[in-house]
Amino acid sequence: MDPVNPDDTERAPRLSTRPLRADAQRNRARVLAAAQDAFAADGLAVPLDEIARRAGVGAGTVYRHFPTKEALFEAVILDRLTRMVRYAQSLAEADEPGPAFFEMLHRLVTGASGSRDLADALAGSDLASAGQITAAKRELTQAGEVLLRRAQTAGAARGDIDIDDLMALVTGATMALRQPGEASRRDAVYAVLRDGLRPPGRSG
Amino acid sequence: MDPVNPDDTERAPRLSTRPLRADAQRNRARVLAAAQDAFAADGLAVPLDEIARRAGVGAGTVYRHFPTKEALFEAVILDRLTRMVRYAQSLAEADEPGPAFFEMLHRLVTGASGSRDLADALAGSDLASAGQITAAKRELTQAGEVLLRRAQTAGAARGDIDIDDLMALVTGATMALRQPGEASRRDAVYAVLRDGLRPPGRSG
Amino acid sequence: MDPVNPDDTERAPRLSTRPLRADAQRNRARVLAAAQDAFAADGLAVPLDEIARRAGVGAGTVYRHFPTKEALFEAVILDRLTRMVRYAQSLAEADEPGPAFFEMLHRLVTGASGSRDLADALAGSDLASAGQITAAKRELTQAGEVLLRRAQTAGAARGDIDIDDLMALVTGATMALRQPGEASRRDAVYAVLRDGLRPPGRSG
Amino acid sequence: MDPVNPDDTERAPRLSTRPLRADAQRNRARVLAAAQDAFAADGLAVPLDEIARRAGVGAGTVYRHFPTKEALFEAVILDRLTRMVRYAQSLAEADEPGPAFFEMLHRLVTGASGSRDLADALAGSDLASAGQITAAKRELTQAGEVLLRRAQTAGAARGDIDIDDLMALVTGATMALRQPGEASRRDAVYAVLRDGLRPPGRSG
DNA sequence: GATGAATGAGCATTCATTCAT
DNA sequence: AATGAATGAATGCTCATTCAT
Repeated sequence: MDPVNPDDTERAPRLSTRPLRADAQRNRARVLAAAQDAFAADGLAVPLDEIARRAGVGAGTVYRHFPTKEALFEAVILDRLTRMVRYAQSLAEADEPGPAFFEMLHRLVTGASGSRDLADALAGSDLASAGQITAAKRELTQAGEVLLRRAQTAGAARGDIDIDDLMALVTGATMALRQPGEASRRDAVYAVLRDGLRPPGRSG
Repeated sequence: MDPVNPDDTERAPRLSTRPLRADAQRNRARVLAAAQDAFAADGLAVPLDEIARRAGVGAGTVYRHFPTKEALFEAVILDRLTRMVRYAQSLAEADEPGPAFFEMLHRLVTGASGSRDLADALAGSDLASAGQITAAKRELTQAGEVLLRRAQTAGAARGDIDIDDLMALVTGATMALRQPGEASRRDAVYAVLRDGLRPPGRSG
Repeated sequence: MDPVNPDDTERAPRLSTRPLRADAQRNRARVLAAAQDAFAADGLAVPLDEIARRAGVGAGTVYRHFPTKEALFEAVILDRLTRMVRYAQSLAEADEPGPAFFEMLHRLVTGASGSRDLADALAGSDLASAGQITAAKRELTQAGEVLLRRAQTAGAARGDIDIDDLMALVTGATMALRQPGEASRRDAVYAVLRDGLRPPGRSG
Repeated sequence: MDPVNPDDTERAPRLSTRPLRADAQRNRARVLAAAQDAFAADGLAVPLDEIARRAGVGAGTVYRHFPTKEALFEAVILDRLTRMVRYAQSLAEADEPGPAFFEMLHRLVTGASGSRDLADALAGSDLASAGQITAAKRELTQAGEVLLRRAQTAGAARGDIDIDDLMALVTGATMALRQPGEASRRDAVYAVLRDGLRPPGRSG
């Protein structure tokens, strides 16, 4: 499974509620998938009717599953962030802190590129700052912090930056690469970040 | 004068036209200033009425000075880009290519941060791609290319990236730093980019 | 059925699409009816909100059924023109060319009077020249031409005018009679046109 | 002098007011001339700023001479109608009532063609129904009535129409010919009206 | 539950009219 | 008196959200 780009759809939690009927479940998944594509391509600007159309459902159905457009956006972003968090957590206990850290960096930079929505979310765009997203970002930050510290302790990453600096850098890279045409620059962008994050005086 | 962030308002050229009346001049400046603030804070999404309100004028007055909202956006961005271009060009013939290059990088990263509008423009946002902006971006790219090449030839910058990679990195940094709270990370972000752009194997 | 002035509402064709829901059908009809009245009274100048208000629906509903104000106007005019064309065509093979021609003339003059919208459309008003209307006007012209020629050949109509002259005359009569008070002059206006269109030297 | 299309500008009455300064007089004339052209070409739809621009004056100057746009329109139409009235009156005592009547008809039809404004005014368009215009139209009607009656009495015009029928016919012809391209149909349109207005049974 | 029609507030833009210069 | 800048109400259109079917 790609840790960042979802191919399968997250099962909705729906705590303390009867499980969705099979067709409702399917519609919810369709809407999420359509929203992922649409938001990734055009950001929040895409009309909700367009998402409904792509999902092959009526607008009302979207609203049955997500109370507002913003909530749908949140769900899409959360899905992505959650994957990232899991992946970061899975690397937290790797044997070699350096490679684990740079592996994570690489995934973030290359996995999020071309996704306007994620870029917006990471950058804290107005509409994307709602509760759960902030929480997920904090989780991601915490997981990343572990990786960063371990790499720093191991001498694999420069010591004069903190996790917030790193998140800013990752956010920037994500935004830089969110334009379709720019996706081809992934490797160069990653290379610069990677080398810039090494401890000073160390060869690449 | 800060080469990037305008504190004074560009005197409108108005080639071969009689100068604006004093009050019109003042209102034009007010509108531009309000637009700069508003666009920087919220990007193109700000309603034009909001800009007019902030400027203390009616909506019609904004349209007297700028034929469309997009034209106003263009004017704001062009002002900034033009400053950047001038600065880049002034560094093109510096004695030491390396410092000149990194000086430019530093200015771009620290000077443009916090401006959502500029970030949008550099990133080629849909609505911000109109004629003159594209031209100004090309100019900036060309001026930056000279600096980059000279630094690469002098062995001061890594050779495996091109100007478009660099612009992507700068754009990303700009966007990452556009949030108010993130402005304090400028130095760390710059440091990583600087070190990442040095030739491999060279000490910081 | 009056061939020109609609009392019943044209059943919307909606080729190869599922029929509209009952309520939507009703609203569409209401909008069309309100638009017919409003356009007939004031021409294209009526605000769309006014039409919506008269129809008892929101402005958005009008746009759901007709993508632009112009499209609504077109629909209204097309409805009328189509009736005219059908009627003209039904007369094209009448046994007696003269009476057929003058029958058509009478219908046009008396049936279209009082309709500012139709007058505008026939006169080629700027905004009313869109695609389908032009096509329908051409159809009407062609159908009228057959009637005119047959009448001319039969010696029932003067030979020194062509179909465009005739359309100009009809258009003029339509516009002249579009004022409420003027509708009573229909008969006199028709009589003058009729006699003026007879071959010279023939008694009335 | 053309009795209908003005080459010189009517001297403004300005009762019981000191005469206008020479430059004001000139500006008033310019505005009227520009308004005549503009209204004739595009009807009331032309923006007032456009008229001011064509006249080479500021918008404020137009308002100094005419309190509203409607008043300016009125002035333009009045100028035309007044000429028509004078011409009709000058024919009222001609030796031969028949030729005098048809001469007037010819002038009206050919002189007003291509003038959207006059067509609108004669047809009683909403904005063109203000006081003085109505009065002038009544004057024109009265003058025309004399000509019509004399012609009818002399057996030169059909007896079964009244002046209001005639005005409707003239209005219609004017509107039919108000489109630029239709002006070439003047002769045919006039011929039909002329022959249609002759007494029945009389040769052309 | 699903549908998609209806709503209505919001936005960019125009233009008649007023007023400071 | 003239100018033209400023005003602000009006208009066509979009779209998030609600609701009848």
